[in-house]
Parts: sequence; C-alpha cells; structure tokens
Amino acid sequence: MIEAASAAFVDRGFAGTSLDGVARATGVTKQTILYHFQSKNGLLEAVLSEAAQTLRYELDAAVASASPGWDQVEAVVRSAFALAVRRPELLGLLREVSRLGSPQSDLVLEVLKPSIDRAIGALEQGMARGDFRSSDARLVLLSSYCAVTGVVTDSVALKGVGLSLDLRVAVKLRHSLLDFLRAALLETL
Amino acid sequence: MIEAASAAFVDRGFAGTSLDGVARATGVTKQTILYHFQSKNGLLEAVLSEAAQTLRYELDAAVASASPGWDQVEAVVRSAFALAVRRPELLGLLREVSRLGSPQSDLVLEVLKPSIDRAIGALEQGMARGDFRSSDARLVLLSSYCAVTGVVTDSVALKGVGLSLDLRVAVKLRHSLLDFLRAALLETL
DNA sequence: CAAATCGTCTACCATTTGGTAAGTGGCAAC
DNA sequence: GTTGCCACTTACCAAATGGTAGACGATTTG
Repeated sequence: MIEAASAAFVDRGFAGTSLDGVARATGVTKQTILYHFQSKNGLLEAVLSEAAQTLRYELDAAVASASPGWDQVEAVVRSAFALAVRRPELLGLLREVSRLGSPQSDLVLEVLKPSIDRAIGALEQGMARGDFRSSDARLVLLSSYCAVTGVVTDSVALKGVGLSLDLRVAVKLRHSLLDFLRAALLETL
Repeated sequence: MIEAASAAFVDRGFAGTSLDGVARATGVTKQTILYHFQSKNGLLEAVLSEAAQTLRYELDAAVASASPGWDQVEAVVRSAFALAVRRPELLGLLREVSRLGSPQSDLVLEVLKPSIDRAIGALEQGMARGDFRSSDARLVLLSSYCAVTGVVTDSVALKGVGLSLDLRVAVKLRHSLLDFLRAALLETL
C-alpha cells in the first residue's frame, strides 16, 4: 500500500495522484486507505516517513561500512546508486518533497538532519586532515547531493544526452560520477 | 498569463494547478485561457515552448560570449545562475518536465537538443585539446547539469544544509560550484 | 456465548475540475 | 451602417476527487 502510494506520488506527483488510483493499484477501496491514514495527507506523511527512515538507515550503514575520508564518500555514492536501482521511488520522493515544501519537507529533513550534519562534520574533518580540498563543506555536500540525485532521478536529462537508465548505464554513471567527485574533492590526483 | 502559468506549474505542479487559479492570478476567466490555448495541455505546451526557447537563447548567448575551453563553461554556469535569480521558474520548469515525461519532455528536448549536442562537442574538443580531463563528455555534461540545476532549484536540499537561496548565497554557491567544476574538469590546477 | 473491536465494503455527498455553448461589446472593413 | 471578427464573459455540465456515514462479517476478549 505504501509502496503503491510512493510509486504513484513519484511518477504522477502528490496532487496528480488520486486515492482511487492508489486503491485500485492496491486492490482495496479508497475508504480502506482513509481508514488507515485518515486523509490523503496522512498517507503522504506515512510514505515520507517510511522513505526518510529507510534513506537514513541505508546511508548511515554505508558511512559506517567505510573508513573516514574518500572511502566513505565512495561508499555513500555506491549506496545511493544501489538504492536508485533497487528502490527508485525513494530518491524520486525527495524530488517530490522538494516541490511540496513545508511542512512535508520538514518531516523528511528532521529525520535526515542528523545524517546531514554528520556528513558535513566528516567533510570538514577530511578537509582539516588534508584529505579533501578546503572549502565550504555545506556547499560541497549540496553540490554532490544534487549531482548524484539528479543523475539517477532525472530521466529526461539522461535522454537529453542520449542515454536511458538501465543497469549498465547506471554502473557507467556511477563510475563517471565518482571520477568527477574524486577530482573535485581530492587535493592531488 | 504564460508567466502566471509557469509560476503555478513550478510551485504546485501541472496536476496541482487549476485553470481557475491561473485565471484568477491573471485577472481573466478560465474560459479566456481556454480560448487562447484550447486546453490545459495547450497551456502547458505554450509555457514549455516559451521556456525552452528562452533557455536556448540564454545559454547560446553565454557560449558565444566566451572563448572555447574553461571560459565557456564558466560563462554557461554564470548564465544559469543569473537565470535562476532573474527567472527562477525557468529552471524549475525543467524539473517539472522531467516528472511529466513524454510527450511534454520531447517538446523541450527537441528545442534544446542542438545546444546539448554542441555542448557535448565542445567538451570533447576540450578533452582532445587537453584542456579538460578525458572522459565521457555526455556524462560530464549530465553531472554538471544536475549539479547546477539541483543547487538552484532544490530549496529543500538547501534548507537541509542550513541555507536559503538569496542573492548572497547564490553568489557563494556559484563560486563554490565553479571551484568544484574546475577541479573536476581541468587536468591540472 | 456475548460483546466489542477491527478491517473492509457500499452508498453518498459537496466541491472542484477541465471543458462546452452561447452570448456580448468593441472595432475594423466594406 | 451593417457585417464579421475578436477577446472575453456568463451559464452550464459531466466527471472525478477527498471525505463521511453506516453496515457487514470476522476475530478477539471477557
């Protein structure tokens, strides 16, 4: 049910999704959905909450699996790409949230904030250690985040450069993006 | 009228925008809009067409204003940021289009394709000349595009790192992003 | 067994939506 | 001056939407 709603929110948008549609996709009636989530907004909140928690879990696991420095960056990017293939709607939801704005975005940000802050801290430490080129860690994180999520969610941009997202392309994309980030982040090649 | 519709499509989404709403914002009735554009989809197409052409014009002008190599990249990024400040809905529309998918995205891509191809060509020549690090030009363009548009359109991501897009932040962001791209693209610092 | 709770359904309802039909006033052309 | 076009309006409409009310069977609980 939440999965069906996620998928619908991502590819038709929240406003463009009808409860009847989600209900049909799930095999129940609209009223069953309303029974569980009170309102369409309630459904959205449940979807976002689940997505944010999964995202946090996955990213934290990636960070924990690698040693500080470039390895962690690589682990996170790999994890993001894996997620984009395994559960494409997760990153897509972030896109939709960014259009919905407050208060829905606050719900997601609140869950993700600790991870974000830790990421900024890790980048700053890496800069202090001389692992990374020195600059504003927040902006570096932002640019990297946008590049990664954009690349895996913007199918039209992909089409624009004559590609479409299958597994082979995803691997190539990940490789290229890691090269890109490595060059941008590391002091020396 | 087109401006009001653009703004509405960007911040409420196409499905979330009502003709009555656009009409009210414009000071006419819904039927006047339908008179000029036949249908809601017609309005969307007009909006996208205008946006795509403006974008092409602006970006082509930026490319033409600089000499091949890094200067052109910088000019395009500067132009994109200027556009993000002057007409924020333009880049926002690209986001909405990427969610709408075909056939609306085809309309935009068709207009932008020549510019995209020229950009890829320019990157490849820069690589051949040794100005840029060698790699797949399409993927480099894609990553750069996603980073730039993401940074200027994703206000939630900005909020996530504790910023919000005013002019001062935009300048800092542009500076940081140019540093980022320079490091990623150029062979040597 | 009786009572209550739960998940789901059928039946509605008010509102909003995109779109059609039929005018109306102004203005140019003949 | 009347004819015809143009931008725009008022008056509707059918369909879809989010949401409410109430019934029905199954399961749990005392």
